[in-house]
Amino acid sequence: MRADAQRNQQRILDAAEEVFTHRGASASTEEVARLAGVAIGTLFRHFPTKDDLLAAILKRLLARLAQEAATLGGADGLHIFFRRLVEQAAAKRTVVALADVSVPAAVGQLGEAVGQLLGQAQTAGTVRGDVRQPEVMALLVSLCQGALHGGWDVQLQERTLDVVFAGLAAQAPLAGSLRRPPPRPGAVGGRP
Amino acid sequence: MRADAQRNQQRILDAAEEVFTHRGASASTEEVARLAGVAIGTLFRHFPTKDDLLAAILKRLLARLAQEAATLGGADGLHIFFRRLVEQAAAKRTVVALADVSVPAAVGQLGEAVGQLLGQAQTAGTVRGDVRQPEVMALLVSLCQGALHGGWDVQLQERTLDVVFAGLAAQAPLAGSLRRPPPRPGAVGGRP
Amino acid sequence: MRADAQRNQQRILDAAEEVFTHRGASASTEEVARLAGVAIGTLFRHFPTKDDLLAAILKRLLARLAQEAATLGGADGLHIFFRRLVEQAAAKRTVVALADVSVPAAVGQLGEAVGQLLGQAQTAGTVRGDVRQPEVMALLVSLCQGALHGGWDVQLQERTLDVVFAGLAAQAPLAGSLRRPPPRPGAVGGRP
Amino acid sequence: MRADAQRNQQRILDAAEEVFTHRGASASTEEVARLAGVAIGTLFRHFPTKDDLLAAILKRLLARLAQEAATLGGADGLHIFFRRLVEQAAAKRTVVALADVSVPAAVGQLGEAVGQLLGQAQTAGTVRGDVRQPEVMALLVSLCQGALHGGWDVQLQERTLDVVFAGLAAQAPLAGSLRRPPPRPGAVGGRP
DNA sequence: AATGAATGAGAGTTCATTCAT
DNA sequence: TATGAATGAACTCTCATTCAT
Repeated sequence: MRADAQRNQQRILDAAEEVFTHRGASASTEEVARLAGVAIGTLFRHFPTKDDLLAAILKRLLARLAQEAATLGGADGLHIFFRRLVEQAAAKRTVVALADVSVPAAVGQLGEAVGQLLGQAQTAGTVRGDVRQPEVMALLVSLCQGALHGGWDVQLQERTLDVVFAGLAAQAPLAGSLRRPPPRPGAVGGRP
Repeated sequence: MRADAQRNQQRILDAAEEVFTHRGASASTEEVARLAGVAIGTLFRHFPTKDDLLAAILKRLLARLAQEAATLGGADGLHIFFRRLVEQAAAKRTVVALADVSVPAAVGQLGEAVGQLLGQAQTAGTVRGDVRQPEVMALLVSLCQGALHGGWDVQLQERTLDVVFAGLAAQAPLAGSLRRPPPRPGAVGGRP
Repeated sequence: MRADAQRNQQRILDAAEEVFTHRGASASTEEVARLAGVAIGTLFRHFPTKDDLLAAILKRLLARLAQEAATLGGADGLHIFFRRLVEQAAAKRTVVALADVSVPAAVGQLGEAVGQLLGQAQTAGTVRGDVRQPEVMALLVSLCQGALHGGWDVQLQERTLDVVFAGLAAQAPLAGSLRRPPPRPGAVGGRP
Repeated sequence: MRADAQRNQQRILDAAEEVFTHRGASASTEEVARLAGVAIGTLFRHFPTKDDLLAAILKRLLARLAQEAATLGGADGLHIFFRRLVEQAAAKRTVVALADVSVPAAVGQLGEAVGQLLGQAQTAGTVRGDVRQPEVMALLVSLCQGALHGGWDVQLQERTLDVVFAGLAAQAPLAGSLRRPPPRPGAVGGRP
């Protein structure tokens, strides 16, 4: 019966992703069970808590993303990954709505993959050397959230990504002059 | 008794901001009433629906931000505004969590204020001329969302903002080469 | 200020009749106050309880009916009164929905008027002599209730009244043969 | 567990009939649940809406009556049925109070059964031939309503029924002379 | 192991009634 | 006396979770 159980687990996860993606995290567990074709009791046997279910689905999603990131590489891998994620953000409302249900391990996994991409981009010269992984992750998450809540059209998405990419690529060292109580900057990121 | 009513209205709004900020939009109306020190009926007399309350609080917040933006200006007004907002993002979970309750008018107001700041920054040369207001708003919202959900520390926040600021300031024209199916890396952000 | 008070009382009663007639007895007092153009406090000053208001409106209505009955008379007065009442039953949902809020005095008043009509009809020979007032009232109330809840059309109303009128007029003495566990009657109300 | 569910369903219906019969349709769902000995959630699992519950109980009641009618017959079946119904009217406030929740199918069922009884009575000669089913139903409903709201004693009930029975049996053709605009109106029940 | 009926706290909302102004 | 804001119990309904079958 191990096979049955495993299959159910998968069906539940798939159903949960579908439901929470479209109806948001406040959708009912019962609807998930219905879509998965299992009884509510079965669902709770596999995931004792709704949060557990949310965490599981988030974890799986992040793992998938990490894996996807791993298949990319080269000078523009990071850029491609960014764009793909942002494009899917709305569809994957989950990533976003469930951010609270932190799953550090899974996030770490994705972080590593992104770190790899970052390294390669820097080696290739498409991203400046003093950018570090945490801020890249921060930007990634931010843009996904923004895309989700903002309902961007393609145009806006491109223009927004362009600004971020430009920031990642700019030759000048990252500004320090602008920080805190604004003194009197000439050009931000100006001098070579 | 008009005075009492007005005072209660304020207390309810304050309480709502407090509660929804900390517990999210799914916090209960009764908790708001309790914190405001009014009976539940009073709350519903002022805001016949929970959504009405959410909309009211969001509207007030956006108006406040727009006003704040209006007091800024000059070369770095936009940057300052960005930083302030992001700093408050966690505290102002509301702006974020309630994006659905759309209050177009209020949003438009903020957009205008940001447009002003953008114009001034461009005139001063701290932001490149081909950046437009929509993407600036998109970045603003994204970073707030990210800051909120990501729990950034000060360091990370600064580094993330720096990247965005650099993107807004970069002299090179916004990339076109990287858009869409990435063909030929080589020139991200232009000069080698 | 006695004049004001009296005028308010009238306006409230009128509004109440209007509202309860159309929305049923479960309509809100506040709506009555709104239609009457007075504050809710004023309404409750005049009628300390919703039931008091319902009783007042019922009493007024019954008095009005009694008065009208008094203007009728002759061989067909009772029949006319019956028909009029039933015709209006739906419109005067009040009489019906509020029957619980018994106002014995007012009912007595109407009862007397109906008794008068009955007497005249019997004298004229349009209603048989052994019919008494209580059953006439019972029939009157029943038909009003039925008309209200049943949503009769004109045709059905006429046919139903016809049966009752025939019963009131039948030459034969009121059956006794049919009462209780049915024995084996030949004709009901048959033999003279 | 299908058995349990079914038993609960029955208990809920029984409790609902009891409660709504005594307290009217505005009685609370929770009281029904309490009397049924189930949790409120169980009640709503079986009847997702209060109206659903009301409809179910009404339907069951009407079905029961139709069935009862079907066991009767002969010359006096209709009369017996009338009397029984009126006797139970007070106990069956439900039939009455819930008329709004219309369950056309169930009503139709009862109508048919009454039609059968009517036919038999006419064949037997205890009811005149030109009476039709709709007015019989109308009288039935009216008398139930009247009995319910009027709180008739046995005597009054008998005398009232006698009048109606006489009307159903009278040899004379149904009046036509009395119909329509009886000369002198005045507006009965209209506000002055 | 799976089922799905039962649970019951809690949510949003209404409304008769009170009371400070 | 009139006003209308405030009150708070009560109501219908939802849903995460438990548990008998």
